[in-house]
Formats: sequence, C-alpha cells, structure tokens
Amino acid sequence: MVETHSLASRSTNFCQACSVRNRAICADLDDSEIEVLNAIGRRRTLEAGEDLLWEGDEALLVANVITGMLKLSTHTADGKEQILGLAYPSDFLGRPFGETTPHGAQALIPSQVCVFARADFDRFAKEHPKLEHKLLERTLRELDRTRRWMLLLGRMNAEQKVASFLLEMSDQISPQFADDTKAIELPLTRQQIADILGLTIETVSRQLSTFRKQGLIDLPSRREVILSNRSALEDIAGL
Amino acid sequence: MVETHSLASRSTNFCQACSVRNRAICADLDDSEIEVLNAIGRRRTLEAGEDLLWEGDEALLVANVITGMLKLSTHTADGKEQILGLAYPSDFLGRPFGETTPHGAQALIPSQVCVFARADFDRFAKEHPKLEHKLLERTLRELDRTRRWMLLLGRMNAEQKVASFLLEMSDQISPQFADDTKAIELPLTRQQIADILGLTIETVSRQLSTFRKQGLIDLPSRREVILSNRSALEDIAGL
DNA sequence: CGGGCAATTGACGGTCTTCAATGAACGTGG
DNA sequence: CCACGTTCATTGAAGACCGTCAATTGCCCG
Repeated sequence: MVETHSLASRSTNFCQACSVRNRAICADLDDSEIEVLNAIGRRRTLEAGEDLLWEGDEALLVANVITGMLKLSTHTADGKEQILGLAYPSDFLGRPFGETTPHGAQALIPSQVCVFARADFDRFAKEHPKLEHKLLERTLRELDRTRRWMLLLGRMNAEQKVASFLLEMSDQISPQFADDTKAIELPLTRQQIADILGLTIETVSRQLSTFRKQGLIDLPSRREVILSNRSALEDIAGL
Repeated sequence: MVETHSLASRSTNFCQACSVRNRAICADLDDSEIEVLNAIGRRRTLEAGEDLLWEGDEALLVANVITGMLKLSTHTADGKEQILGLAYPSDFLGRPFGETTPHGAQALIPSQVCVFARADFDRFAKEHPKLEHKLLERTLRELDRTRRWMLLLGRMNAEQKVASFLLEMSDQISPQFADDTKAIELPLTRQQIADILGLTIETVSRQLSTFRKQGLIDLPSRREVILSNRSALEDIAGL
C-alpha cells in the first residue's frame, strides 16, 4: 500500500472536479476558501420525482444544482399546483437568511446537487463577500427571469404560453441544436407543463396537437418534441 | 451671518433625517460610510404618473424609495401591460450589476426616491459587503414576493385575484387599521389594478360591484374602498 | 355649466376549463 | 414474451368564466 496522505487531502474535495465550479456562486472563491466550503457541503444524488425541499418547511437546507433539472413549486389553498420556475445546473436552491422555505423543490430527472445546512451556509456567506456577491448577482438574474414569467402567466393565451415553453425548453436542453431538426426530450409530464403555464392538462395537449397539425412541431413520443418551424413559434410567442 | 462650517458639514446629508434610514439597504452602514453614499446619491421628487425607469433602457440608475408608491411594469409584444410589482418605502429599484433595466418604474402617487448612478452604486456596493448583504436579503424577499404573485396570476380566478389585491393594499397602506372600518385610498386606476391582476378593467369593475352587493366592501368614491368584511375576503382569497 | 375621461353595466362571443370516454405507453407478474 | 393493469395522454362535448364591444353613467376640472 502507498503512503497515506494528510487528512486534508484524503477527504475528497468534490469541488475540484465540479462541473459547475466556474459558473455557480462559488466561482470567485480561491482554493483555500473552496476547501472550507467543501467541508461544510456534501453531494447528494436525487432520483426523478424525489423531493429536496418542502414548501413551508423550516429552511434547513440550501443547495447548488450540479446536474439535472428541478422544479420549484407552490400550491393554492385548494390544492392546485403552480410551478414557480425550473432550476438548471449552477442554479442556487433554497432560502438563505430566512426562516422558512417558501416553495418546494423536486427533481424532474436524475440530478446531482451540492447541499449545505442553511446555518453553515449563512455563516460562511457572511464571512465571504465574494460569495455573497455572486449569490446576489444570481438572485437578481433569477428575479428578472421570474418577472418575465409573470408576463406569460398574466397576459398570454394558451397558444403563446405553449410556444414560449417549447422555445425555452429547446434553449435550455439543447442550445447547440437551434437548427430545427433535433428532438428535445421533455423532462416533464403534461400535468407539469400545465402547472408551469397556468393551464390545464387538456389545454396543453390540445395546443400541442394543433401545433402538430399546423406542421410547427412533431411528437415522435410522449416525451419528445421536434421543433420543425422555430421561427413560426417565435412569432406566436411574440419574440 | 454666522461662521461658515466645513465643506463636509455644509453639504446637506439627507441620509441623517431619512425616514427609511433604518429599513433600507443602507441600514447597516455607519456614519462615515453613509457620508460617502450620501455624496454619490441625490434626492428626487416624482409626481404621480412620472417615470423613473424605462423598460429596456441602459441601466443607468438605481434608487431607494423613501416615500410614495411606484409600479414596476413590462409589456407584451402587442402592447398589453403587465405590472410586475409595487414598490413601497425602503424598497430598492433598478438593476445593479446589469446592462439593461428589465422593467419600467413609474410613480403612482407623489413619491420621493434616493437616486444613484448605477456605476457609482455598483462600485460602492462591491466595496461595502454590509450593503451588499442588505441588498441580497432584500432581493431574496422580493423574489419570494414575486413568486407568490405568480400563484395569483397562474391559478386564481377573478374573484380571488381582486380579493387578494384588496387585502394586500389594505396591509400596505394602513396596517394600523385592520379593524374593518377605515377607508383605504387606492393609488391606482381600474386599468392599473387590471394590469396587476392580469385581468381587464371591466372584470375588475364587475368584481368590485359584486363584492359591494355582497356587503363585503364599500366604495364611497372611485379611489376609496372600505373593507367591511375582512375575514370573508380572506376566505375568498384563500388565506 | 359642459367637456372629457374614468368607471360601470349590459349583451355577446371566444377561450379555456370541466367532465367524460377512449387510446397509448409503461411496468409487473404470470 | 405477452397479458394485464395502471398511469398518462388525447380527444370530444358542454358550459363557465372572462374578454370584447358598446352604451351609459358618474366624476373631475376647467
């Protein structure tokens, strides 16, 4: 057996090889700071459908998305769900500096996250302005994104909503294939799409069928969509 | 004439007497830091209807609300407005660390704001982690608030939307009068209420009339509302 | 007093939801 | 491997809710 290493180097530093190391809120931290952050966080793998955060829970956890996709959601008093947004790799999850988590978070596809106890994270953040700055920038961007979604919910009809959704999915999942040919695999059921757009499952289904009949999209299987006429969808979405 | 004071003490320090000094993002700054911030900012008075920020503009300004109320809004491609939120005293306006302002801001009633050139503000913020921390907390709260509004836009019917709106107005304008008796003065036209709720002016008007006929509210004049049965409205809103 | 704009109210129509039935895909167990 | 049950998706029919169009009323201010 080879010589044992020091304790520090033996404890695996996931951050070193992290695929979002340069994009997530930890991007500006130097190696020694990353070491500390690495010590208070841990990796966690989520299966599709697995919950990470529950709405109304005491805010015990915060996390970074490394791979996969999650949905953030809340519910009306009478049980209808509204999805508040989707979280992609390098996005930040949870509610730092707050008592309760205002929304649930559930993995849509198998995902990896980097989890911190909120108390640990809050303490670390307060001591590391560079991290807080990154978190601030990310939160500001998220606020912009959320507000744009409000326009969709408040002022668009079903046709515009579904077109916008398809374009957003296409941009997020396969930005490299903007050439109208590649199928995108939706990580969402019709019900979840409806919950994102503030529609019912039937309306989503009907609208997709209409787009198919119009030759704007193809639906090879339940979960696959091919955008065969991207610019027409963009016109409908109002871009 | 009395003896002249030093230059520093002669230049008026508005912050000292500022009514949001202890609530806005500057709350944690000490006197010498406030002095610097005071030097790069200036007060501005806005009349009702006056614009402070324009959607899509280069992000040149950021500001704190001192008194009054403003609306943040955006538009669809075909010109329909959607109000993204309301800004109250101590709220922060504008898009620091960004190229363009993603929404317009317009005063609904005569308002006072504390304005900064964005470049100056960004520089100051990066050098003062205490301010960035406050701004982060405020942005996180604003994100929570915005997401709650998404639930309203996506999943509530007209009745629930108008009830929620009346309760929100009541809480913001006269939190001290939760006793069902005091009239609140709406700083918004029916059109603006409609733009907030994602409805049309007619639907808002009809819903208010219905509430009046049901004895839940009173409408002494165009701009005044009396919530005569608060708990019934809360039931409708789903709280 | 009268012009002009905001708000209300009514009638109608379209869009989306609701309810219901059918059809397709997926996983489990024989 | 196929049969079967379960879940998800599609499609149809009917109706509710909200938007649109239009007419009227009420309010504010010159």
